[in-house]
Amino acid sequence: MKRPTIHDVAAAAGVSRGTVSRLLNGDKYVSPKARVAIERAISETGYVVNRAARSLVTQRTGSVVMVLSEPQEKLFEDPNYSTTIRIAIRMLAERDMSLVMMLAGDAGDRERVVRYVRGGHADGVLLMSTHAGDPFIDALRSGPPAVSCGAVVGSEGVIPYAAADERLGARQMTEYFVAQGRRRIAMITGPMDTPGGIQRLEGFADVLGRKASKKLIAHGDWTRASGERAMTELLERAPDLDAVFVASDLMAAGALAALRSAGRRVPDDVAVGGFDDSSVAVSTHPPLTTIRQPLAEVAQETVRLLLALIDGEQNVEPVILPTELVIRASA
Amino acid sequence: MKRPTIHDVAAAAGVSRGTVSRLLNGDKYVSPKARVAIERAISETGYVVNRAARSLVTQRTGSVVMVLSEPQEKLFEDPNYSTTIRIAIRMLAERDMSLVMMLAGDAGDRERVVRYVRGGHADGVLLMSTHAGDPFIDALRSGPPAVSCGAVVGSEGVIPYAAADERLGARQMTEYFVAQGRRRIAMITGPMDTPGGIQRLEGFADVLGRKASKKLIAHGDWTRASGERAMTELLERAPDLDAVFVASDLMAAGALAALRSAGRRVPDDVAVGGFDDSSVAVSTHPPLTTIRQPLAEVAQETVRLLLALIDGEQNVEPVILPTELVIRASA
DNA sequence: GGGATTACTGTGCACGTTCACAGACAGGGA
DNA sequence: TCCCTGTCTGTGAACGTGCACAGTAATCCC
Repeated sequence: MKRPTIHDVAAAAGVSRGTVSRLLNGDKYVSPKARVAIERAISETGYVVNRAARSLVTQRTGSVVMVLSEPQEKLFEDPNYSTTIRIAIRMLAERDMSLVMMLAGDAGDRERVVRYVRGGHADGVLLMSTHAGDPFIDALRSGPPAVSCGAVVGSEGVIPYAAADERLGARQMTEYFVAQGRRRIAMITGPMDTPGGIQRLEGFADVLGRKASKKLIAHGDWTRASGERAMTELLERAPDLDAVFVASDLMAAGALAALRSAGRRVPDDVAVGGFDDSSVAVSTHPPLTTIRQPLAEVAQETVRLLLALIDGEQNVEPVILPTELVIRASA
Repeated sequence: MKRPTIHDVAAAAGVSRGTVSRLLNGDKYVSPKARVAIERAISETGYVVNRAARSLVTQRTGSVVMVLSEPQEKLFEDPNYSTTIRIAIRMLAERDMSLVMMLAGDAGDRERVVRYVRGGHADGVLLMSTHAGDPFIDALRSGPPAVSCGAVVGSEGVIPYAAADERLGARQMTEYFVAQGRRRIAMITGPMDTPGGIQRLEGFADVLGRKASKKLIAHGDWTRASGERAMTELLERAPDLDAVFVASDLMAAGALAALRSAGRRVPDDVAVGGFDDSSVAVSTHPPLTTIRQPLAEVAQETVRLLLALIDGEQNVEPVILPTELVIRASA
């Protein structure tokens, strides 16, 4: 049984294609009589528009493509992705648009994304955790609007984005340590080619100034193992530290393990602060004091930005949203 | 600047549309001379096929829609979703197909999914963690092929699926407890309208037989809090229990907290086993002995199933993959 | 040498929409 | 009465592709 077309609906309603099309697309010039007849015909025939045919003529696809950069550190990104995906789907659905997913892990993937976008298969591009200096960002500029969820290091000016105020979050945690009277505060950062890596360190330095010596800073790669390693390193370099701000909860879990092995009590001997307020934060022992990012709002604003651009808005500003200190037992 | 069409390519290569189309679609009857000319023309013009036009005539969309049921217990599903999404994207990309995401949280969402699928906007449907007796499963049957990642309770016969052998996993853990000489083994299950809820209990009962008394079984809803609650309940009902099999790592983390409050040592007084081998399993204290599910393989097989159906295969069998016991400190 | 086969190519049509245009009808003002 | 304006409707063309078909040229077999 063939799917009903707009012709079938028109015939059933006793009007022409044009009138049905006008109703479907919200044109005001449709008589009340025609309107009810068409609406009945649509529900009777079970008609649903053929998007392919529509986009052939409108040059629009009714879809947005979300591009996932896929680095090794999968674990870290997960909750972030999931929330964002859900919110994007929901917001797009309200406009009857759909979300297509693509990966940009290797060069082949990126090539495919560029072809897809250049080929006009999406009305907009939503970048997720794209890396610094990714060459394919340039390739995207000639196509439909693109935005990023989280800043794209090095391309903040060219790709609009919404993000949490990572720097503020780092300041909140560091100030909390200071207010508690901690004297030797160390930090474990993320990779320094990601916004989270860079800005959380900046916030830390904002508060501590000269006291943020190189000796008290170690780098991780967002993994649990790297957090453990970095903590061990810090304990060697500065055995007298009494607090450590770790740039992610997962790494903080690793740091906790290292501290336990070294026989330090948390928070008595060493206060530990995480970042993200992810699910690990509550399952560690002790539970982590951490920084909550407004993930849902960031996702929302990102999509809103993209939709505005698709609607033809010209100058959109990046959106930066505040973080929040969540106090638990570790500090 | 207009995007080049197949006409432009044909003109540039000095052949007709038909020949270009044949090359694009892998038809063998294209002369070597034409082939190179066309390939050059394609890369010179930067041509990429217009999917809308293609699907208008082929009646195929080149896309698969993944439908996410969105219950409250988001946290539990996340890692699962992320892996599956990635694998699906990757496998579909190999065939130049794309993945569209939809939500099926409330009735409105489901209505939208049905419309989308019925409207012929996808060549296949990939169901994720669909609930028992979901009415919209029937609505999907008249459309393109549908498969599920994980069994759909009550529809195992109608919706093909790939899944981990949950029952086996539960047996593995329970047998391990028995082998260790545990005598009073309790269980905290998941919701009894999910495959994980039902089958993990079945496996438990397989091993214990009559010894799996009602008194030793409590129910959770996959959340951490529910695990804690259920554990407290069990301790009241059966203070002498010496092991507990918890149907998810997250709930097990909750159970661990309850045991600690009650002053029981793990694993000395009570052995605790989880399920999933998720990221929480390694961040609890002590780390969880748990059951690893072959998530990636399940995802792969699910997609493979769907692609086979899309290719016209008729009788596909469900695929069930073995789980594995991962021994850590909690048992 | 003629017919059959094989390898390859070009052309018209259909897919289901939207959009621009033209036209019909009614009501109001001069 | 006539024209104008506003509301509503139908129609033809176009979007870019794949496919069936017809056609050509070369090769092969008897």
